[in-house]
Amino acid sequence: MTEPRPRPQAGEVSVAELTSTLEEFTRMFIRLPKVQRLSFTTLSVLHTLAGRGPQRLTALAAGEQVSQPAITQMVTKLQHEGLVERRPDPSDSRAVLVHITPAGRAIVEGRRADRIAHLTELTGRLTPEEWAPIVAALPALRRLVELDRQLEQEKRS
Amino acid sequence: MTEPRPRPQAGEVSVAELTSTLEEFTRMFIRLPKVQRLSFTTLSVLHTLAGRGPQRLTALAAGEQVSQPAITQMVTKLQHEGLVERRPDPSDSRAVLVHITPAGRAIVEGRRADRIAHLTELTGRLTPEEWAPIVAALPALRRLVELDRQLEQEKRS
DNA sequence: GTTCCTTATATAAGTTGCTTATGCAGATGC
DNA sequence: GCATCTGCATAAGCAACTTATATAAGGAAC
Repeated sequence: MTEPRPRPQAGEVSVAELTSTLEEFTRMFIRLPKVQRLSFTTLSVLHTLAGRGPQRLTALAAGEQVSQPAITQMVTKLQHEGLVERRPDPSDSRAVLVHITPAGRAIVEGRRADRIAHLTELTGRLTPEEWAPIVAALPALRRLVELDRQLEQEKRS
Repeated sequence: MTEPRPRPQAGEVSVAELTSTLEEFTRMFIRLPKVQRLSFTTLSVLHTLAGRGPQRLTALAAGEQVSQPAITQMVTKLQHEGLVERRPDPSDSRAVLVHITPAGRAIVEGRRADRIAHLTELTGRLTPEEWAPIVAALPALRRLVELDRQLEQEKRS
């Protein structure tokens, strides 16, 4: 508690408020009608592949916090459904690069469309005075996500 | 990085950006070391009970988007672990009200503490110019969560 | 290049958490 | 008072995870 902090105490309170607000928000945001019998983790993998390009199985396992065999099994299933492809990694012949297919990308984009529709309905009920600060916070929120990835990189080394 | 001039329909673009930003944010936010063999849905139920008070099994099932037997089984397990209690509903003797115990609440608060620690580390790396807009957006974000609950109420009737 | 350790993936077997189907008891409507 | 609905429990099956282990390629050391 007496550890030196780069921020005065008021910031601490705000972080706590940010946390609980985001806990609520996250729960609302995740809750979506189940799509095509795909599990939560599966959808997250598709999202990762769509957003960050082809990945190794081990990278996916680490990112999703599940075991490597779980990813192997999931990718096998997704492959049979035509949502991803396994391709050899030219730089390492033990490894596999999982690529998303157009059909897989369509699922990710469909879900995003659902969320956009949902948020459009909600934000449409905000006054301009409420809406403006959310838009203003977007770059900083993206920066937080970026910092999180950096932090994880640092911890891995 | 060059933003177009603010136009009347600029909100549409912002909602899409908000959606993708929150998709990323959500994935970062959820990823937490596994606590005490409790599943994602289980933790969500504990969070609901801690935040909104005692609930019926059917209400929990609806809120978590899982089947009623799934909640019955989960609550039975949580009861044996001392994290929740089943009490009769005085207004309906078929029904059960699930109450969270102090031990259950401790788990929810522990996870919040972990998230606060994580976000404290991240936000500590932000400049004050980046941090301020996030704090400024908090009331509006809470308002969005509130609107979501209203909307769900309306749809239920 | 041979040996040894590490890394990337696959397979096997078991466990857990969900599902649908069904039953029962109390509430509700006429 | 009877029929129907609602809230919960139980049973059986399935899907998605787990740990343990196997296989094969990469990399370092000598």
